[in-house]
Amino acid sequence: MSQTVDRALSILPLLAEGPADLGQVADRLGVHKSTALRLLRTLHEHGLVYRQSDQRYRLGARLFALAQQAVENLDVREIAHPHLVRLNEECGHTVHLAVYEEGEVLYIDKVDSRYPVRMYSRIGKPVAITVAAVAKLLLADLPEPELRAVAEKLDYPLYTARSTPNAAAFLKELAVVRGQGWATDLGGHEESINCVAAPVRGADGRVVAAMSVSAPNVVVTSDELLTLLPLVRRTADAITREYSGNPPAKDSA
Amino acid sequence: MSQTVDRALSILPLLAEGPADLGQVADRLGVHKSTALRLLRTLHEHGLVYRQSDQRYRLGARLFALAQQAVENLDVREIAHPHLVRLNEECGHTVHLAVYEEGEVLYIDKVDSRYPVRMYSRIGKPVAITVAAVAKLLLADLPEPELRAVAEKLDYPLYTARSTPNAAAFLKELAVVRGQGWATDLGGHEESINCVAAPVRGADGRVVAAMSVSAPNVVVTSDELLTLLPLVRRTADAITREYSGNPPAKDSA
DNA sequence: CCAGTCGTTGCATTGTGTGCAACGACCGTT
DNA sequence: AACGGTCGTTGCACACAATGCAACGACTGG
Repeated sequence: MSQTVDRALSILPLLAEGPADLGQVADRLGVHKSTALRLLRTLHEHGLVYRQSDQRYRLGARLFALAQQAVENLDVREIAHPHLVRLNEECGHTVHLAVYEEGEVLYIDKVDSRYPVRMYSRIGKPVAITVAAVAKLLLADLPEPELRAVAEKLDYPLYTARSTPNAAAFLKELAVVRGQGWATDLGGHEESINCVAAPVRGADGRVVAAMSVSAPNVVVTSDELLTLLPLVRRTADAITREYSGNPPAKDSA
Repeated sequence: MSQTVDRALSILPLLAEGPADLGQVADRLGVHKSTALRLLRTLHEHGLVYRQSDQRYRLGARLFALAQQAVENLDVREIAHPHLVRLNEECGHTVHLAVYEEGEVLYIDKVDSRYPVRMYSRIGKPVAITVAAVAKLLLADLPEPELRAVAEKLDYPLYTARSTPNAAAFLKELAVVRGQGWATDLGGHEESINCVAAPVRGADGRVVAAMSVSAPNVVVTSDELLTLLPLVRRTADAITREYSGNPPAKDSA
């Protein structure tokens, strides 16, 4: 809509691929060097890009601060956090909280396993949307047409032999998940890691977030992990109750 | 430099404070609603803002992905990571890696303590720059004039009785740190938490990052923590050697 | 010492962002 | 059910701000 802003913002994903100098940026934007310079300067003033010692540009520190503040403003997360901690204390495994947003599912909170073996994940990291238990719950709640559109645009990478292979299989799985109100990922992302997940709902019954417990095979078998399902669902329900129950004062200011 | 982009980017920190509707954004930018709308639309197209169900705007998911990719592109981090993990295995405490960037110090990697008591920190969270051990190391290496400028622009919040109270005390502390080549934070940020830190240097000898080990009093006393100093320094030196030693192929493409 | 590259600046042009005003949807009120 | 109010949205004419150009200066390698 706004050409100038559009160009400026296009620089960010470009730099996300790695540092680039002025000429490269100008070329890839298809604009004159002087134009690229001014855009980069503006981005720089806002701390979104950083000029490293060899004069090339990189993404800047402010991005972290913004992402940080963004995640802290999610009220679901705030309410859920103590519950996640308690669940972690009770079962010892890694606990995740995730939300859906415009075609992506992302972790917004995490409490690490107390076992030495940990799975790799990071808050803000996009979730393997076709296999993760939390993603299934979040997508299963989408309105039918949107779901269909999303499901067909997705890639279905075969992380393991048990990964969801295609849109048809995915939609079928989502139907099951929708019916039972919980989801699993049994080795669909990493061969040796299993997850069980349950949804958090808003006052209107729509799924606003999903939480999961993940553990590697070497710690507990998938069957053992499934025995935690009632506990996970109870925790998710507790969050749901608190989240939809007493809506906090809208705007204190 | 570019008014339009400047305005658009000003929306981000504004939304970081919390969700806002079109009118609020327009007011705080001092522009007409229609202008704000177009800017928000452009930001939206790039995924930097998200329109939640009540039509208000929030920071968007793409920010996470960008921050994520930004941190992954830092080669110091990549090289340092296995060393941090090993150090954590050896001492059991929380290990941090931080860099300095234009007046800010921020954590770019972290390995959690294996003890149940953990300190709160998060990758990307801005560091308490006047007290953190890693911040002292990073600032101590700045050129004198820049250091002076930064030190005087800083706030010196009194987190605890042992926090650095003002610029003079800070500069004095930095001189000590510069001389000894390592730094501590003994209860300067949180009363019960101590840290020891050592610098990672580039091929030219300049400090490019700093790493620290942090532990609460209830686990080890500050004296006990100081006995880890040689180990921390050895680890930092190992990273330095690898980082400055064999420079990896600049551009594979 | 010179040729080549890269970042930077001032300037004239026009394209692009801007504010305005009018519209339509939605909500709570009487 | 009709009304006033608020809020997001759109089309348009104008003016300003973003653009590309060309020239300059710093730096590098031959």
